[in-house]
Amino acid sequence: MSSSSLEHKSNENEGNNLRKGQWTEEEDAILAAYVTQHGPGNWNIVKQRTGLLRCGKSCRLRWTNHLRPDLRRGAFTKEEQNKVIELHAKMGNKWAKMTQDLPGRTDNEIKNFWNTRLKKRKRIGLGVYPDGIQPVHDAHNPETSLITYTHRDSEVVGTSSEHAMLTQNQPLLVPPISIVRENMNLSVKPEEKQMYDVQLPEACTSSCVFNNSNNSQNQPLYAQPIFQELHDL
DNA sequence: AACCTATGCAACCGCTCAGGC
DNA sequence: CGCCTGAGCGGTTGCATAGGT
Repeated sequence: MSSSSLEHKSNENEGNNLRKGQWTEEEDAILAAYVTQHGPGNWNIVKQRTGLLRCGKSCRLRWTNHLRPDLRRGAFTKEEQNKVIELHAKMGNKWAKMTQDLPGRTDNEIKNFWNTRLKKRKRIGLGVYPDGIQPVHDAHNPETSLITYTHRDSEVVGTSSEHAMLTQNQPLLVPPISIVRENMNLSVKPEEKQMYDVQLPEACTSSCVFNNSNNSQNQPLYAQPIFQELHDL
């Protein structure tokens, strides 16, 4: 696209005289020079200091997603793709958090990759995750099912959000969480459905196996997710 | 060649949160 | 405390382009 058409596309915001739309090379150069000299932050004064007709938000986004020198460009590698899937299963749509494990990638990139992947899989009738992975994540994410807990004495102790990756018919793995006790509704077979008291050690590490207190052999419980909306509890 | 559609990506918008006063 | 402001996050939108007809 020519710069003149870019000019045309990017609207002048009449009210506060701010530009919107695609950034030009000149704008990029001004912003990059400013941040190189002063460091990132104080985005709202960038406009005053540089004369850029862009709001602070826009400057921050442009720097974060395009101008930062440590950015990795190009398509996601297979390893990166697998990592995103793994991270999403663990934490849901926490794009910014995922960037900590995907150096050089931005939250926007990860989000776009995920949404594109999701669309593709839906189109061909596949689920969100590869076989064998059942996520535990956020109650507010309608795309996913929840592992939910039932609560004794109507006391809600906590939710499973961000806390566990559950693989069907595998021992339940629990990352560090602060919940001390929950009653957990596990279904092994429907007729055996019962309440289990779950005791978590104070400093629970990432491979804590729940034990059924009624289980004399002290074998790990094998859990299946109970699909139920949290707000229904 | 012209048009249409699908796709990917960049940017914006609205909301939340944290820090300062 | 409550308010204000700036920064950050996640969802959504809109544009450019590739591919198909």
